[in-house]
Amino acid sequence: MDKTYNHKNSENEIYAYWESLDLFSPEKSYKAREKAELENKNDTFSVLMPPPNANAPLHCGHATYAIQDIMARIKRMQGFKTLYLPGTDHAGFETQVVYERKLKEQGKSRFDFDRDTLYEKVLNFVKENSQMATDQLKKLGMSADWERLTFMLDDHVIDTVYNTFEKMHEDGLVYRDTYMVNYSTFHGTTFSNLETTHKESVSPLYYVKYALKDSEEIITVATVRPETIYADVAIAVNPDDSRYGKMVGKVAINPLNGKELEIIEDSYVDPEFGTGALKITPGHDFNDYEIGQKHNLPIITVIDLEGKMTKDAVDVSGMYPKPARKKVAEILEDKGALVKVDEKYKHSLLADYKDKREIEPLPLPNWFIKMEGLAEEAKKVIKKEEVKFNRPLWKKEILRWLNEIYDWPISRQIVFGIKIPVWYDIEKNPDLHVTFIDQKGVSHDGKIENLLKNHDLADIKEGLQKLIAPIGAEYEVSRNPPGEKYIQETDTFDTWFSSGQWPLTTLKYPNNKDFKEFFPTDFMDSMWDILFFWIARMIMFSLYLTDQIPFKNVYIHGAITDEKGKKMSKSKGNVINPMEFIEEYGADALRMGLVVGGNTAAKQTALSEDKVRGYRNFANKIWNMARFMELMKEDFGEKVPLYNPENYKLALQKEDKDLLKELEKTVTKVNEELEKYRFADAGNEVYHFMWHTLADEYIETVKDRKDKKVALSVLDHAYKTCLKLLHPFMPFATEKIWQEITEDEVPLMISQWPKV
RNA sequence: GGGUUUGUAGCUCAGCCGGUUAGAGCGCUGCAUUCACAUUGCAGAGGUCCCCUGUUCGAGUCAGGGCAAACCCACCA
Repeated sequence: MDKTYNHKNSENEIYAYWESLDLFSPEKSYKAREKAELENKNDTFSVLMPPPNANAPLHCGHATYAIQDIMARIKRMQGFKTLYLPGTDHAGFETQVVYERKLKEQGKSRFDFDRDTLYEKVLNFVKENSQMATDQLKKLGMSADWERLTFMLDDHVIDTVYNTFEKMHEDGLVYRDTYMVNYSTFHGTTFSNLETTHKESVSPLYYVKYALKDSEEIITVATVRPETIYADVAIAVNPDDSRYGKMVGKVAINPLNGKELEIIEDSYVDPEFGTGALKITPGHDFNDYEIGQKHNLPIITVIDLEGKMTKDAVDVSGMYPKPARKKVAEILEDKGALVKVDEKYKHSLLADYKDKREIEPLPLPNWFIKMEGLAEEAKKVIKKEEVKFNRPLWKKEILRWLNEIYDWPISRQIVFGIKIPVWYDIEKNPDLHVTFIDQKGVSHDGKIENLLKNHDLADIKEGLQKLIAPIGAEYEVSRNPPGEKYIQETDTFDTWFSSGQWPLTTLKYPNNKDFKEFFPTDFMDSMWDILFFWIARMIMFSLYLTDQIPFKNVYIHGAITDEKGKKMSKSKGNVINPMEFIEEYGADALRMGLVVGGNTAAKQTALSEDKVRGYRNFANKIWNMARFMELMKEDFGEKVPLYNPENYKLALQKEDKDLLKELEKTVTKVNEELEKYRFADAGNEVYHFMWHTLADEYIETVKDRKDKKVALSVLDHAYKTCLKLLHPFMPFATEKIWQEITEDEVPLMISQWPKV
């Protein structure tokens, strides 16, 4: 054996060794131990890998996948037929954003391509880079069955997603509605509430005068968005506000376009804010939209999907809202309608979570799923703890969200995703608004009825970019065109609509053998940030489709931060690349640093280089313990027999008995801690026993022992037991050492897990 | 505005059902080391367990109040 442990060579070599023996396959690893006395012979254990983005390198958070791998390795060693099923995600929106940045570098944008071409381009980009994520997961030591790797856009996944949509449609859970959505004119798509955030900002607050019809009176409102005054439909005051009581029911005149606006009462209005009078613009504000619905007010929009002012905003038509705002303020000033401007007004602006770009609330046709019934079922299994969380906190959180749930907008106006399987008959829907590029690359836009006067339907379909069907449009749910004169919906599913079905798609619900054998799965690990996005939806989809829970235990881990507990971010320059740590200290050390050096169940876990270095030293320590043991055995001359409690009872010295007792305690403790998913405590037990009891104390006594045969066989036994306990945490080093010190035994990975 | 979590050694954190003298890793100090490992060993320093009040024979742990930090949800034009 070398003087020090070399993780660089060993890790690659050992992973290849496992692969060559097919040990990641539940069937093969199970077979390899067929003759052994397996304890849980007839039981299976399954854990699904949360799919990382197929085309991005792994970040530190992915190193927490070690938790899943630890569970899989323990169960495998305990004799369970164990499936750790890996996969990758197309990450629709994320990927398209990345690809659009790439296009921008080439001086192009998504508008230069028709839908199908753009989709192909993005897909190829993903395929070119998709090895990256899986290669890196292998470097981390994941004992996943790569033969079963599922990609979110695999045919069978799309097939399941379509089946689900069809079933939901038949069950009346799918509807289209004009709905106030979070629309990003920058990204050209809708976001769900979960995907938006608020950012602090300072904007001018304009106080604008509205004259009352046939009267000298005026009413002043405060607004940060004067450019939407064109879309005002009413003015609201609080019913208890005595200042305005006598104005209610009267009519104000829109200072920009002269339209009449009724003054209405609504308790939503805060008399304390601004002037206590609120302009109602249902087309551009969520609260106004609700008030508008309540009072049956019309909806007017003056901003289009490209984010420009429409021709209804006469003076500023074609401008973007920000410059339009300034221009409108000038116009109001000229008209004497601008009372004052509070330049330092602080408020929060709605933005997308990804780029923090402003969100434009717009009433748009969208596809929705009714959530109430689905949420009810999910709540039941969570309350009964059929799905059990590792901390009570997460149970509480997920129930809170399920209690406040609202319908889920599942359509996204992006190209890279699974197309919604819906078709529109062009003859029945002459109002379809279509955008397409003709063969010369010229973009056309308009109602299908008009476009067909100058273009062939085939050309329109070929160059199709975007389609917006009016709310009442007739449609057919189908995977294939129902006839010649049909155009497919261009919206795609929200990423979470497909990943929410991950347990079903990966196991090939409903008829595949895997589904029958491994569903419901046993263990699901995820971070709290996608508790609602993903965990909750998987539970709902699974119950809806199979009446079964998708997984029995959910382990929610925390965010990985830098050594000071600060969030890693590129701008702070404190991002740790897991691959660099693996290169420098080894995957084993990284896994230990994360899972044993901190508490992964906390809301956040700090990872530091010092910690990882410490565990690299530990790997070297156990390597040298083995090396020393081998040297002592060599010195001793004859073959040291395997430890057997029956044969040795009488020959044992006090220190042997003490050690064996300690070993027993350690095994018990480790099993207890793991039972409770206390990985750090379990790992620490082994760490401490090996380094301080076995190495610092016992080995020192062995050096002077006269009955070396007894001592060495006790040492051999204790050490090997520890290697097994440590294997799930440090799979590479332990397996490598196992190869060095054993001869005829099965690989450590499928050896029998120690118990008392 | 509603909610959650956290506060213990220089740093990151354990301390689980209330029970001797409060622990670990890293860091720090001193010494040792041609003997498996300097990626080592031995020894050591370092704590108002955030503050106050209470319950208790006994509180880092339980209850009430405060202070501080982080996060989640909602969001006033």
